[in-house]
Amino acid sequence: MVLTKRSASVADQILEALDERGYRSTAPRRALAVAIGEKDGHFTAEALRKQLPSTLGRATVYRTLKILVDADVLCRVMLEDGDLHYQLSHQGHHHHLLCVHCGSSQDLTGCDIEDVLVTTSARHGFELSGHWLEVYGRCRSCLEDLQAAD
Amino acid sequence: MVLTKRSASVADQILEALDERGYRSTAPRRALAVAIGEKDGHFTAEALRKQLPSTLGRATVYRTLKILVDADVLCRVMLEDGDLHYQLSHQGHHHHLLCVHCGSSQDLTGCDIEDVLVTTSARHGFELSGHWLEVYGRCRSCLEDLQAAD
DNA sequence: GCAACCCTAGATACACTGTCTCAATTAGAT
DNA sequence: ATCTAATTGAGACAGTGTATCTAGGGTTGC
Repeated sequence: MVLTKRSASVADQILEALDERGYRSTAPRRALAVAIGEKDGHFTAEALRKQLPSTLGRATVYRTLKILVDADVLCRVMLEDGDLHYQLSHQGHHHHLLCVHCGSSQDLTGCDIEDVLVTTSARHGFELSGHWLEVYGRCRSCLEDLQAAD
Repeated sequence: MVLTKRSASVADQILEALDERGYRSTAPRRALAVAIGEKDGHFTAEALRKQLPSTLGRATVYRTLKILVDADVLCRVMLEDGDLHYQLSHQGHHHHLLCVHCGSSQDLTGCDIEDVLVTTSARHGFELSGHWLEVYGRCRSCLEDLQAAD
């Protein structure tokens, strides 16, 4: 799913995506949708859970996250230390530029890595079907802070 | 570490790498080294453990694996289903071509992904410091089997 | 060879992330 | 309003890995 509509809140868009897939609108799911909408950037399942009333079961959080990942509403982000986070997905297939300093993440677009991979894989007699890529480094604003400090 | 010496067994090379790093040669580590040498391709920590006498503690296996990954003797491989495996590392930095059919893995060499990433990241004002890439698809032999079946 | 030191092993508890089961509840259709 | 199937929350369970702690074993210096 691509979240593009400006009129609706993130929460509404999440619920709409669930509805489109035939999932029911329930109180726990509405609460989850709102909580995710309030999140800025990536988050862990537990962080999300702590933000919600404790009456909302752990299984429900994980179940819903899984559904949302399958529905391409959320995507998984693997941090450099191996921590798995979630964040809103803005495109079908994309990669993340993860700042190792401030932890922010931006989508890597306009990249022709796929082509390079197909070509290189073919040289190994390998037919590519998918890949997972995470890129680590420093974002523009952290670089500027670094230079300002000099 | 790069395992290049032809004269020594894999087990010996692992032990040598440990020695170089100041780790002692102990019976459990020797057993681990031999077991890893017998492994063909990637394996999980638990699979390795099952291959060893049960007197060898679980903590020892995980501790030693961690040391070996830090020493670049082993590298981690992320399978498409999220399973984390280990395998001998033949280069400092490389990626894996993982066959989704037979599960085999080969190293992706002679690839200029790094350059593409640096360039593309720079367009986002991002200074790259590292990345993680796993490639999934079908290996040559599985492709041939597929064609032969037609 | 021996002693002293401290690295290492194994046992065990713990932690984290996620899944499974199951009875009770609830949304949505009729 | 009623019915049925989806959903929930609790809790057990699972997989993978780490922390702690005491006993044992390698090394070093003598």
